[in-house]
Amino acid sequence: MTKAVESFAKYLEAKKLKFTNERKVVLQEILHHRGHLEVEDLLYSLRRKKKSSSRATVYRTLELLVDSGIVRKVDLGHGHSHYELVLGHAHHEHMICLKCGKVIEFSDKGIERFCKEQCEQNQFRPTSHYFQIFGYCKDCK
Amino acid sequence: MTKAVESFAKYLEAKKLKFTNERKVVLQEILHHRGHLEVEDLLYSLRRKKKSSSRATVYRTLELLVDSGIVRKVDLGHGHSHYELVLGHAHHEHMICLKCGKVIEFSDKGIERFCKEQCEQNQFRPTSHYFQIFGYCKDCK
DNA sequence: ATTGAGATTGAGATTCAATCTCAATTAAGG
DNA sequence: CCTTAATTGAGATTGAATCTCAATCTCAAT
Repeated sequence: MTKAVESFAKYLEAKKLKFTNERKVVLQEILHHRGHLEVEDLLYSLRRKKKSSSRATVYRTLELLVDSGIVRKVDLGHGHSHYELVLGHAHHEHMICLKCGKVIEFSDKGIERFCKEQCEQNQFRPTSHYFQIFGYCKDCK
Repeated sequence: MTKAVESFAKYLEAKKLKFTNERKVVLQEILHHRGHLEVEDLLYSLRRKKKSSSRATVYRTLELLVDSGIVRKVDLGHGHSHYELVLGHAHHEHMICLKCGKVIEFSDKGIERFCKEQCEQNQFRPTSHYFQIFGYCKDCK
């Protein structure tokens, strides 16, 4: 939590960018709001708390947060991006229910290992990876 | 090749839809054009061959082809979709070079197995899955 | 405190992929 | 030939995301 703030401050400093109030507020909102969230959620929450930033600023801040490795942009198959906190959370993959939209997080040492192996085999230097499984959850199948 | 055509014909028949010339031509183009392709490519190729269909028809046909399991829609991180033939091709995952855009296909029994395991553990019935690794290929790293 | 260079912001315009609308056309069975 | 339902295409529309640019803010150096 505070770690993310520190990390972001450091990142911005290194890039000679400013830790403005708008940026602080967007990060705070992501920290409080556990789980995946989309830009509309963020805008709505901020507006409700009278701390609103413009859409452009939210997008710009998210880009910085992704760039700094604090936040991850994920595709949950909705035609627009979702964002989730990385810092302090174990890496995981997503299962998405096509009916109710539920997102199940899972992680697997094996997958990580095979990913690494495949990259070595292809002399590929990975920077990120995404594994999504679409289908039906136990309540919907 | 012919198998895809037959398969599509069967699918359309089952849905009481027509195997029109436009649909035939779009499928043919995908069959000839090996690898991943995007809608713009398709439209351009068809136009060059004087067999052009409208953008709407191409999108509609692609939806049918995906639905019938002949073609797969994949995200290669370009902000728009790519399509690739499934029928007659082994399932594979993608590594995408962030610099030169090269796409490396790979497949791994281990990944498939872990995927299955995870689904069972979560009582999840999968319909499709996607594994993308972004990074830098051997020429670009 | 003041200044100035450069970063930041927000409102609205713009882009671009993808989808939708709807009138005109076409296919296929009776 | 007629009817019904599917299909098509041109252009409008949507919606996420990005861009523009004038106004504002920050902060270090005076």
